[in-house]
Amino acid sequence: MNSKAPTTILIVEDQSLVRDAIAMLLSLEDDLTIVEKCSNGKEAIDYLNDNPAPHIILSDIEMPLVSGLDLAAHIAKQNLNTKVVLMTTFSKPGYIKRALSLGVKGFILKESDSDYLIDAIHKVSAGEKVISTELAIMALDDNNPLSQKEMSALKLASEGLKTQGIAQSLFLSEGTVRNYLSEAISKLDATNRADAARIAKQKGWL
Amino acid sequence: MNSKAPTTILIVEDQSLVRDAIAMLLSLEDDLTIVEKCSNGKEAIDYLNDNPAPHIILSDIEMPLVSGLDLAAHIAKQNLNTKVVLMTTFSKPGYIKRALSLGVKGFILKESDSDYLIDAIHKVSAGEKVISTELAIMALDDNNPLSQKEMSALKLASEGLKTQGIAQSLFLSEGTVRNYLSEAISKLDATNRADAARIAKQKGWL
DNA sequence: GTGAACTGATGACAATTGTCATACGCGATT
DNA sequence: AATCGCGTATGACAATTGTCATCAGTTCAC
Repeated sequence: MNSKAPTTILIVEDQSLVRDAIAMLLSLEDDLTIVEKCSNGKEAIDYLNDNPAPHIILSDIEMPLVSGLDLAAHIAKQNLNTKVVLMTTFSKPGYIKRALSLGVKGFILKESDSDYLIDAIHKVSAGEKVISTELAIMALDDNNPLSQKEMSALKLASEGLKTQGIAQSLFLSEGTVRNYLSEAISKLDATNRADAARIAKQKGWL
Repeated sequence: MNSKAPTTILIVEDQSLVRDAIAMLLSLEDDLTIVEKCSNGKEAIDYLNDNPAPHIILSDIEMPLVSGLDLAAHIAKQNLNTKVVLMTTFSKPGYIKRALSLGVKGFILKESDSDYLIDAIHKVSAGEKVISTELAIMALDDNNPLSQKEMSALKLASEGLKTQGIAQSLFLSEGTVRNYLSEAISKLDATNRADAARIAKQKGWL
């Protein structure tokens, strides 16, 4: 009889169908125990305030209120003894750099299959880091050419603000904002600010 | 001993993690059998060409190559004897009208929980139609005010084309395109074409 | 067959956006 | 002290976009 303590897991994912399904999948492994399911980073943080940290937090990245990256940042800051594994989508390698700097232990593509996920969780639990090869490669030649200001200007533009609104938000002159956006457009080979925003978003840079 | 023939299900979902997890979830029900898993509508169509139609096709909507709506359209056209259940996301009720006109039998929110999904599949299998209440309500006051032309112009604009490119694509004059976009901007209370596209997309109208 | 509704087109104009050359202040470098 | 780089700002200009009034052709209901 094997009496080794199981690995405890907290699942964070906003789509409950997906959340339940993944929880079910993992709970079929007899050395894994799902201790809680949360629908966003905020719920997870609340849970961590009142409960012992699980061995592993398996979290989606894009979620309302508090994203998986925000959650990872919180955990890094609080210095909690738990390993974060993030799930993301093929098209957004830009996240990975931010995640690595936050001490995330695993990075799984939602496009990878369930065996890979289970294997990854076992490895992370054993102390390894796991990053999907495709993601690692993409992250390497993912040289975000945009400056901080260019990104924020672009982000605001993508939310429908026009030059004036962006300038006010960033406490810059309208001319400067147009310079930044012009730079961004040129760097991204875009036709205009909306196009640039679309490209940057698709890479996960916004 | 219960020897009733099980309900056969084809699952179509592009993120394999999610696909596998949902398949696992459903296969735990002893009256449901997963006959195949596909990663997009095209694979599903290919499968249907070579195999008997399953009782139910459970498909995501947003997928590469051939979307869930396209798949539903194909099935309606071919008059196949299979019931389509689509899964979608809370923020995009716009799809539901198109889906209903394609004879889709079920519409499940990815935000609903796994019991609901299983229940819905049983009901659809028994001949009922199932639509999440929230979705039905949203669909009702989801009055897409855009004309066909306005939508296509907006869609092209959202892909980064400028007026000239849009005009060429739609075989219209540049002036007309600008009129359409201007109309769309005004109807959606947007600040410019990019903003209008963003709003329309978020509602599932593009 | 008249008139309303709809689609597509024009032209004119204003506002916004994109581009570029240039400049200013401020640390850091030398 | 001179120089450099960086972030920010300015002004000027061209291109693009947004708005509006108006018009011609079609279709459709009455």
